Amino acid sequence: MASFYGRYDYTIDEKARVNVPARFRKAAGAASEERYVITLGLDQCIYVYPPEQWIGIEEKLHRLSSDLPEERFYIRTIASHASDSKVDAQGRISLPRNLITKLGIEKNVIIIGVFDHMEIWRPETYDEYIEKGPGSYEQVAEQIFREKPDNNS
Amino acid sequence: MASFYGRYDYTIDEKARVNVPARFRKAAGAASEERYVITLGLDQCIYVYPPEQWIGIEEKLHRLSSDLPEERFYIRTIASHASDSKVDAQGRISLPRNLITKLGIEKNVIIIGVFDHMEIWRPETYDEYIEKGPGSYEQVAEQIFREKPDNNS
DNA sequence: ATGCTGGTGGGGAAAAGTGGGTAGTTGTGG
DNA sequence: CCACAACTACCCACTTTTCCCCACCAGCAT
Repeated sequence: MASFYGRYDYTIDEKARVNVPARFRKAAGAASEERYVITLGLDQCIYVYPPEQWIGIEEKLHRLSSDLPEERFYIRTIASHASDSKVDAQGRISLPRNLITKLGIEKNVIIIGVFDHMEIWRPETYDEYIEKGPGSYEQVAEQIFREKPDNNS
Repeated sequence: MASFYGRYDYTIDEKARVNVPARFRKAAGAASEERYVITLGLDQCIYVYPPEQWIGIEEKLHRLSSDLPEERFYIRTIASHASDSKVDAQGRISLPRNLITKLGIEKNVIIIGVFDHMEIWRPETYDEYIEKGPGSYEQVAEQIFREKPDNNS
């Protein structure tokens, strides 16, 4: 499975295109040579999924019933924020304008790999997030690694 | 299968025509090059189905018993508001006047893809719907993106 | 040095979106 | 049965956006 990690600095041009890090392009499956699914992520960033990963999200949504008001709301919310973009010959994808303006992204972005997807951040937002996050790196690490979930299998 | 997602802003002209987003036209089957089925949707919007998907809806309605008043009402509501529209050379469909006036749609509409169908909303109605919904985008996204679907196969 | 890979920029053709004209069809009232 | 209005389908025209292609530069390895 695709596994993204690392942090990269890229620029967005006037046509709202960003380069997909070469590493990611290789790490992702063959299908990702073609297109990626882009959606609004958590904490003010953009999620970019290789198609194989996105299928999982979609299946999850399909299991929800559109007869129930609440689940209908979920489906609409997620579906309406997603879009997909073809990769051009240079390995770039173009981001939807509305996401860019919504997040206040201008010229530079930070792209980070988060295992099954990548994230595109406005640099200032990212710094702020790291700064103000739910605790320092050490605190969070401590909490996460302290007690292991009992996965005795 | 057809898979619609994303949010688009379009305009309706004096003849009550709207463009079907090009993405959707491609995503839908070949039959959808021809016509779409249009009906009144839930929460004050218009549902637009590619013919292949509509068949499923019809079957679902057939299975409902018409002994129960609620189900009878539901069936009648959908059936009476349904119509179909041919796609013109520019990729537009024309919406029934009664739906437009019923929903107070004027010039601008928002079209969202909801996997098996698309929805046409009056922008104000949509904003209100999102506003009043059972959670913010972040809350909903957290639910969906959090844990991976259990692919125990 | 030179060739390769990765990142950035931009021009131009093609497609998408919007508006409007007009002939044919339907439906209604006289 | 005819005249008229309303609606539909089809056609053409124009603007904007997208995307496909080419070009360049920088760094690294050969």
